[in-house]
Amino acid sequence: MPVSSYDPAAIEAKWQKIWEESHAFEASDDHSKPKFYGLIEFPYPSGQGLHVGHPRSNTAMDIIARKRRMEGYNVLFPIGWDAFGLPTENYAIKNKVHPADVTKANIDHFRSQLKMIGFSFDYSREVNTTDPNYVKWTQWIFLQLYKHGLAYKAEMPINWCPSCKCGLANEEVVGGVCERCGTPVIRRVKTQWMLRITAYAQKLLDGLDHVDFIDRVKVQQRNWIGRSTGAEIDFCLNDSDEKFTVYTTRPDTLFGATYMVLSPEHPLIDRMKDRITNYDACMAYREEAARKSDFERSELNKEKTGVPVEGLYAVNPINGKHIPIWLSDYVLMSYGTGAIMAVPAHDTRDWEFAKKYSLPIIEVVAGGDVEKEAYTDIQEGVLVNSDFLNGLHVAEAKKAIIARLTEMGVGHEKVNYKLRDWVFSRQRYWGEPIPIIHCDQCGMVPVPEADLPVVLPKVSNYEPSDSGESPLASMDDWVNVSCPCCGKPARRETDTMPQWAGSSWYFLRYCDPHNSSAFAGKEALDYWMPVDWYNGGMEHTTLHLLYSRFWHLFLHDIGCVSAPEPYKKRTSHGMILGENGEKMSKSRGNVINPDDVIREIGADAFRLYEMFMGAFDQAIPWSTNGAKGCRKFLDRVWRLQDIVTEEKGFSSALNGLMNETIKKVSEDYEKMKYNTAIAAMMTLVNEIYGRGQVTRGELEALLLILSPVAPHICEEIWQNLGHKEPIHHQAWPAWDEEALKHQEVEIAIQISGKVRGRIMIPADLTKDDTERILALEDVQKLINGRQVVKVVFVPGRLLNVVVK
RNA sequence: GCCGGAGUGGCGGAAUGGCAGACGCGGCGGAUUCAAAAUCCGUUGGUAGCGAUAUCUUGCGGGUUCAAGUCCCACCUCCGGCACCA
Repeated sequence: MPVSSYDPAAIEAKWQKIWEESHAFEASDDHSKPKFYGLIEFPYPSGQGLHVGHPRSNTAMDIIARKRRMEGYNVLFPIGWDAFGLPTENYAIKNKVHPADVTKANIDHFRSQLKMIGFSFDYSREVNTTDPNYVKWTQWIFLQLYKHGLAYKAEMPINWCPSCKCGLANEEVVGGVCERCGTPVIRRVKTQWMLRITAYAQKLLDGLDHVDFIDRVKVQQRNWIGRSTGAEIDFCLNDSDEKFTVYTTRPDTLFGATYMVLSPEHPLIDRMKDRITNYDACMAYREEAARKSDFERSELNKEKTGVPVEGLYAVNPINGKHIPIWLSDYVLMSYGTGAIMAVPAHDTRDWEFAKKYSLPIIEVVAGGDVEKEAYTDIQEGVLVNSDFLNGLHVAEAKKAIIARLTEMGVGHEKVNYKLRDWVFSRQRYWGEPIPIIHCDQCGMVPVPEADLPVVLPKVSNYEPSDSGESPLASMDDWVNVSCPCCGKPARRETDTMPQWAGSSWYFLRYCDPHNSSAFAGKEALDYWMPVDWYNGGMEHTTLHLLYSRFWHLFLHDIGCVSAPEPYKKRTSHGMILGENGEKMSKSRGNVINPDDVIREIGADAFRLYEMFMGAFDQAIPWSTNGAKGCRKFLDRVWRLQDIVTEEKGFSSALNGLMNETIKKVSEDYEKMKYNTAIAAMMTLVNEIYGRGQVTRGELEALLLILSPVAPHICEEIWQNLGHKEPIHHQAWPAWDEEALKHQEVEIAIQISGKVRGRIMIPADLTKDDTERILALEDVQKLINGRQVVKVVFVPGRLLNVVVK
């Protein structure tokens, strides 16, 4: 009698309830078993609910987590909420509710949506970054950073978003506009909390050599850190004891320096005010530059501008030549020393500037035509017009000049990084308060550990002010405290931390989420860390991923965690685009809602489609028909119950394909080639229908390898087959290498490289048997009497006969 | 401009230098049905041919090789990141 039709809604609800009640996927505290820690980026619980992008990453890791459990690992696959953030705060302002209430409602919604997709998360270890028990440890880590001199307050120009009324980190400014709202970012001088991530630039770079991250991620982080090796060289001013330092990556071209450029803000201008005969013009240029936003200043194809500094010359330390000095905003105060030596013959920017202002161009590396363009090749060039460097290659010349400058005491080798310190304060309400107290007498005093967490006060108005002060600043009751040091009246810091704070260490908390005496216990950390496999979005490469590596490296240095790097392996998923191939967004009207998809085809088919739709690491447009096709496949799997026999093992006819499929699926999952793994299972099912029946053993093996992708239906059929134990308690199936060997194989016969026929031959023939195959009647027929020039036999593949 | 990634049927995509187009979607034809949906069977890169078959085909142009989607050189387009970083 045929089984009833496949009803995903009923099956899925049933198994989700069973899993929940049996605590099926909670990590065990038994630390004697081998562990596997799989991680996905914990979601920001937005009001919009789950996006179809979330399940792509989640399902991919869920498959790995489920497979690992079947392989006998103690698996930690946790979930939590990155719940601080502006959208929640803005929603709260607009609707006059407390952000904490909005957050709770959103989390509840997210959790129920995730449960409907059947992810095997360990919900008993949920973390929530806004929970005071969590905030306490975020603040604690901040204080460790502060105590080690890695958190400091500085007055500096920052990126200010006039719409969010908030300062932004460099990493949050994209193309000159606010990453979040798209408003052009302006520069504003403010006192800000900073984290000295630059102190870890080299460690962040070195650590990449020891982790298994996809290359794209490593390359992007390396570029962002931007290490360069060069030299700092001191230039004196004529008739003065004053000097200034430049940074250059091409010290070898020192003889070709024909002018100097200072950044408009360079302090030398102020110091030399009396000697500069056009001081007013210099000041005017400085003001003009300051008015420009970062965006204008870096706009594409911008014509370079500048003014000469009159009355002063720099003296080239290597040959005593006097060199004119210019101001130009193509030199940035924030990188290197804010001053450069310009070598127009061998630097494109200097060349453009020299041409515009008719400055001399001296060739010092032969190989190009410096009248036409700057010659920047560092491989081929040989030094000329450079005294003792003449005849040396660039690399040799660099060494020689640095040695000479060092000897003379006017220069030395120097490494620079593009990475900047991390602007760590935000002038908003819904974030972790920075646990510092300002005392007139004692200065900045950390909140004592016993007083953590510093919790957010209840306020009636979360609205930030245009003055750039946090809403907390107007909360007198909260702000005014007594100094923990001297007891005199003092004031709390009113800035809060950025959203990146909580997400910089959440993976540590998962190891021991209920610990009240430490952010996590040593034993739990030693057992679970590092994260074995972390999948997430490319957009976090230079933000969350870099920040959290920094925090972890620091915690390692102060002895809080054992492993230096937090993540052993990092992979990344592609974006899901709308059906029209454009980015999904409300305004484009092409958003696919996961709830609707599940209602129509079920969670298993939804998961299956998300994994089948294309290469995992590439952007893919959604296809409603494609999703339906996946449902059709599950219908076919379901109906296999109608044609199943009682035979236990594999039938001889299907033995080879069964083993091949188990092998392919097992290996493809590990490589995240989910689409081809699923294709292989579809092929198997097609083959089974072609034969009209399936043995119990074959069906069971299919269910085992399909269950990580489509767990509910596999549990159900597994139970229908009479099993008492759930499928997720079964061992992952092995394959039999012997069964993969065929008796006979079909090979292609090529005549001069073109396929002209196919024949079956014994599979074990080797190159030594070439003559035998050549002699076969079918082959001779194709050769048709022509002269054989060459024969290539590739066992198992083809025979290529080259004829005249 | 620099650094990554990618260009393959109508579409999403397969393919350790070894039979291009697996698998799915869509299309076409048929079965079932009063009819439709669902399901099942067949077929499906282009061109020529009733056909066996021939021929062309992996962004463009060269090259290496018995053999190139895959390797090398040069170029074009798209996506992502960085961008006056000295």
